[in-house]
Amino acid sequence: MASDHTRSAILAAAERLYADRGFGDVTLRDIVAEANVNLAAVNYHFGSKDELIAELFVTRSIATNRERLRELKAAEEQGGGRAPIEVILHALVGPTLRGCLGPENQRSTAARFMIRASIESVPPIRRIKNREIDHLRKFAGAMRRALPDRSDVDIYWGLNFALAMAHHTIRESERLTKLSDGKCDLDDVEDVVARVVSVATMALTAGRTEAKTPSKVAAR
Amino acid sequence: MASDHTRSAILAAAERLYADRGFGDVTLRDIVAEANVNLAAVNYHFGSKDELIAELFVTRSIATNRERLRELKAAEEQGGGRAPIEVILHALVGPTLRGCLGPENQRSTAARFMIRASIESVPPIRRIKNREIDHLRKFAGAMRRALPDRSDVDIYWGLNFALAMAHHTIRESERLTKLSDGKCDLDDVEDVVARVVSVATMALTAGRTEAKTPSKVAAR
DNA sequence: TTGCAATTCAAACACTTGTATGAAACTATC
DNA sequence: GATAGTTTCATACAAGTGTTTGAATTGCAA
Repeated sequence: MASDHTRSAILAAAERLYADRGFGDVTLRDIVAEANVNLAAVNYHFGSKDELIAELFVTRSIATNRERLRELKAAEEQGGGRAPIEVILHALVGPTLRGCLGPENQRSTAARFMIRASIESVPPIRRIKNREIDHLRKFAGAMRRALPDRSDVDIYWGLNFALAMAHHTIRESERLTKLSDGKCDLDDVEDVVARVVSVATMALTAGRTEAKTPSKVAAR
Repeated sequence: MASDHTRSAILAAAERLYADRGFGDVTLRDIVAEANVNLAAVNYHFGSKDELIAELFVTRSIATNRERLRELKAAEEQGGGRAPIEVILHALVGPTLRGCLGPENQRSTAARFMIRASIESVPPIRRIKNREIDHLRKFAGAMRRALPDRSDVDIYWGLNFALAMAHHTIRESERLTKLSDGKCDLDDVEDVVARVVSVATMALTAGRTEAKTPSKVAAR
């Protein structure tokens, strides 16, 4: 096992650099310089650069996913196997938003790293994200239980839109601040969560959507 | 002026390759091979690789933006300077969705290129996207005119969520198809547009959203 | 201490990348 | 058909990349 010191120094330095400057222009040499270790240490301890990035990302994302499931499970148990849709959605988007937004100066390295990861989408990270489907299925299941009258299609679209609003808000938080002249306060995380949950809930519960329309129709 | 043939051969080849394989692993040498031109031609005609990418992206995105504004303007003129919010949102997300979704086998190179651009986000493209704010302001203005009672904050959040749903659906269309076992039909573009517009409209018109949370305040 | 494995290190390796050069091949004008 | 301006081409350049190597060093157990 040995000291392990080098290993974690690399992880910390890499996360910091990626968070600050993005994956695009951080080289192994930058990382080992920041960590004060030898260049070969990365390959010795992690095998390759991609595996280092992957380890950083999985560590953070399993933490988020665990938190999500914890909230979901607690809610369903309390409701006797069926939780209100708002609470489910809250469990879905809350941990992610809470982990990535908030006052910039007190944003953790981990948070800033995850923002980068959601913006730049480098190969090793994409590979991991693709395995996230099973995790989402659990939420789809809970949502189905909460809204037994709703069609599967509507459930999936609602799930998709909830994630859309959360992730896009994270990715484009800077632009939204600029566009709104600071009127949209992204530091008030709980307000953001509430907005996303509210809209997603409406999307899922609004009167039967009869979606159809080639050349355009009338009502909805 | 000259033949111009080389120039457009490069543009076409680059767009095709980027669409198929992403920005990550397409080199200048790949492009010139595909276009059957000399390596130096890219720098001769475009100055640099980044400028080539930028030209590809601006060409496509000003086309989309023009279409958006065309729809918006038509709607506002018809309504005497004030268009229904659904129509505004339709003008905002319709062209983008229509340009990027649809049956995969008949998806244009341009569409596939724009999907890549929305997924990978390479520096020259990011730079251009940052200048899109002025364009969005026009939509914010139209939305404000359509919903004069609504606060600016709500308008901006609604705009943000509309774009979120459209872009995220494009970016993650593959995953949504897989997650829903094909039940969500992303080839029916008009249905997707209708769904996005519907939810965004609800977000913008629903009774005063009192976004609030656990130990947080009441009013808004 | 001795021995052996785990770790660190400097150096080099093997490639790929975008870009620059300068001569050659065109093209059109007079 | 000579000239001037464009455009093409083969080639070289310079820099940066992740990875490998093999020897030195360290840490620990017998």
